[in-house]
Amino acid sequence: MGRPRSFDDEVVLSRAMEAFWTNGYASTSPAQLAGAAGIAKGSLYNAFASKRELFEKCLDLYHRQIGELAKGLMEHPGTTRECLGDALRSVVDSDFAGPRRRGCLIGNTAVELAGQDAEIAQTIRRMQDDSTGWFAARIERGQRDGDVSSDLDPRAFAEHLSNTLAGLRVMAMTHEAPVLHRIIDTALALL
Amino acid sequence: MGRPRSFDDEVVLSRAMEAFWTNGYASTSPAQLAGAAGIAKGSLYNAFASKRELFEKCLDLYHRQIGELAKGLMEHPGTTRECLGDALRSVVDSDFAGPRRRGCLIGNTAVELAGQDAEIAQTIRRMQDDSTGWFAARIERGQRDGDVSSDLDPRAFAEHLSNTLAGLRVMAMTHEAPVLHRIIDTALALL
DNA sequence: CAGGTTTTAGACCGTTAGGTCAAGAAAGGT
DNA sequence: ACCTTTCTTGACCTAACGGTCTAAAACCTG
Repeated sequence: MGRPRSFDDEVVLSRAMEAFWTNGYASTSPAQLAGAAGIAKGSLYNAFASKRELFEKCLDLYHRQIGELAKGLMEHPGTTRECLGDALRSVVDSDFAGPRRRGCLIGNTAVELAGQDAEIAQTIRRMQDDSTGWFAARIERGQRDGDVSSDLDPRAFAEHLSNTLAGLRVMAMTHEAPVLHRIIDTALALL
Repeated sequence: MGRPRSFDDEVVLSRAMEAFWTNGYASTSPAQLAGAAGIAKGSLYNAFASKRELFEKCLDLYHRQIGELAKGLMEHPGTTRECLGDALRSVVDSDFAGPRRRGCLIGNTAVELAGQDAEIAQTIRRMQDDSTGWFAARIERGQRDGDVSSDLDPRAFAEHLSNTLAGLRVMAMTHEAPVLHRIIDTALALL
């Protein structure tokens, strides 16, 4: 009962996410968010309690999306090293696809907000741990396949990969693709 | 001639730098900057044309300071691997020294501003290249000392180290020291 | 189709942003 | 001692911030 929503929440969320991603949390105003979503500010605030809550939902959407992506990438054929290399390369290349560098929403948020907001920090940490988990799972599979030395600590190496990825997405703001590809090769050299 | 400055520019710059570092560019207001520096807003604007110009000078101060630091660290005794490991560990540990995580001003600025501002992006890039240069120089020395395999490409490995460092300072926002130390060990394992 | 309920758009609000300005204070030159 | 110059402070300015509210509109139920 009552007037139905004229917009799809997920679409609004997705557009808002893009805005936050390109401009950062502080530098994205409610007016911009509403504009990007194609609805009025009042409607935005009717659907989401605050800028902050909207942002958290955007973060979550981002996380779900990259989760899907990661799942797919980790199942690609090839050796563990090829698979992980392809995955990192495809993420880096996607950074260069758009007209503006914008890195990773999760990493950017870690930098912008984790230091001032313990709740956000915790959320971000969980998301990062998920990434590490996907890497670790792929490495463990590599060890079962006899693809990766069993001397290697999957957890430690996965952390290294997460760290490398976090670095790449900062470096992508100011470097060109060949440099980043070389970094990927070096980071994977000990596999 | 004229009334003399009641404050030392470098001190004001240094305090402003701390404020920008902990809060980010957008989230640090002129009022906060003046407050942190212990002078009135008017005086701040008399000494520096704009928030933007002040920020650029802060960035430069930061860069000069870490340049000094890096120069010292790269001259520490020990093997190349020990030296680089100690250097990375000491940077990471310094992230945990203060009450609030705040990462690296240069990396944070890359994330916050490089995507929207080509001039800042260039500045940041030059600073990052300097870091890579210091790493490369130390690795080359290691090769001359017979400490590091001559098969290793110093430039490529230095880029890998810069990337690892960029990652570490993002990860430091949400992770504890032991994880980061393990990452350092893994990143250096192929030396 | 009336009544109840929710959504819509945009006017509106108090606060703060980044920045300017005017009045006085502190120096050097003559 | 006075004049010029520069600095200092806090009041002041406009625009934008994050958010609220109201009146009209659109749907569902009975």
